[in-house]
Amino acid sequence: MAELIDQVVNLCKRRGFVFPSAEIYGGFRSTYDYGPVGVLLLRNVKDAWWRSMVQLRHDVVGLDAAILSPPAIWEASGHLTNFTDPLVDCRVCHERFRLDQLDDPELCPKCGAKESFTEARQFNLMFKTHAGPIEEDAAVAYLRPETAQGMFVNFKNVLETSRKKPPFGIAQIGKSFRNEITPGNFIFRTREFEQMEMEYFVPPEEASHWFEYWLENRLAWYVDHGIPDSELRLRHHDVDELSHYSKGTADVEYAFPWGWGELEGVANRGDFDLTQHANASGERLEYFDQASGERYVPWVIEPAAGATRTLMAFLLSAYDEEEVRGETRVVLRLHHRLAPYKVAVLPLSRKDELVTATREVLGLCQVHFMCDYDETQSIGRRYRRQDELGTPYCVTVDFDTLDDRAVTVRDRDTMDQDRVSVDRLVGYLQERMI
RNA sequence: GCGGACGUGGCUCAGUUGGUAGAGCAUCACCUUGCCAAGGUGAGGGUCGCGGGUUCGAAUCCCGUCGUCCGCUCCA
Repeated sequence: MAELIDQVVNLCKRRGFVFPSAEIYGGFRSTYDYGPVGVLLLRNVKDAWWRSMVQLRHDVVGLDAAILSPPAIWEASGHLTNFTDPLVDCRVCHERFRLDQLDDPELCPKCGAKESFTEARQFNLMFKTHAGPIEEDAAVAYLRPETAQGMFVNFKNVLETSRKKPPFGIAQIGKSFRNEITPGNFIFRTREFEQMEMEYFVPPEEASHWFEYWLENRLAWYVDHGIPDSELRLRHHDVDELSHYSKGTADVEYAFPWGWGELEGVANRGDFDLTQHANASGERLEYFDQASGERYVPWVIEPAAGATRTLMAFLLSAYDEEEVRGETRVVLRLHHRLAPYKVAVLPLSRKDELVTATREVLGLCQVHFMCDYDETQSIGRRYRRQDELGTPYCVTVDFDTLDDRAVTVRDRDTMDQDRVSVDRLVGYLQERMI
């Protein structure tokens, strides 16, 4: 298990979770494609987040904003100035530094060399492009580096149409793009990635309360979906590492094989964003409280998670190997809500009458669950294949089924087998996968 | 981007001092098997990341390029 990361990357490729993008052309750095089971897993991660963040709440509504956006948004948000770092490299020790963080711009803090730096180069973290057929300045557009601004820009629209009042939130799942200087660690840091963000608008005096609330709430979410406490921790940012918009930030971190890494950041953004956009656009982005007669700019508590790196954490945490009868069994102990397939429906052998009966059982299950069907090779081998994908239940149709209309349900984790009537099958499975 | 290591069939790897590619596993077909990776027979799949050079001849040497990993920076 020392090479856990290699095992998981290997499994991803071998079983169709994640492929390197553009592989037949030699690959394209920092981009990955999600294969037949990867797309299901990713979708389930996002659905599980949406379920806890929107469906099971009364105070959060959803949004899906555009990825292409005009410079005005990023001027107001501060990203155009703050997402640009002047970087220099030391010619002697080959370390790289941010020029704006150096005490002495001539002296290398690592090796002590004088005037060893290369010319400062600007690294803009935002992807710039042109909207329209002609590349002229008027048509400059940016790919969003975070989904959050979509919520701020739509604050007024949502407030007016949803009849929500603070404290309330706007949630969004979608792709963001950052020209990271150094992507890496498989899908942990990629230039194109998917975020799950929620902006929670609160009365200013309640901000610290809700900050703590969301921190606990988010930590619990990972635990509820199968990541053990021991692999998670909260880390509060020091004042000097805060983002330009933050009054306070804490991260939910996961124990990746290479060290602790952020899964989700919870930030107190204060009234920074709404104020910036109000000033820049001329719109009033405030809330008027009828009861108290007060008008105020809400503060924002933002839980922002990375969907793709969260997927990776779930995979790492779920990966397990077991000795069964002298053979190694790879099993993904994924929470049933995350598992790509909930149920695999299998004929015990490939006899025509069994295959026919199995297809009927498959039809019953497919209406309710994402199912896999597999009739090749031995039943034991097929169980193991499903274990590698994390499928929680296998339903096997055998010769007795033809007489008693009952099937065998095999549990991934216990490997126990239950005999269940076909008529009760869907209910039986639903009870176990709430 | 800089420094270091690396790049052979889906996966893990072999390929001796340069002579034009192999294994195991996986996959597929047929047979067999009947509840935890059984067995048999057969099949598909690699211009050795890509491009160029040296050579009579390169997976093996040189250059470039793309990609991967580690470090610097990043923070979902």
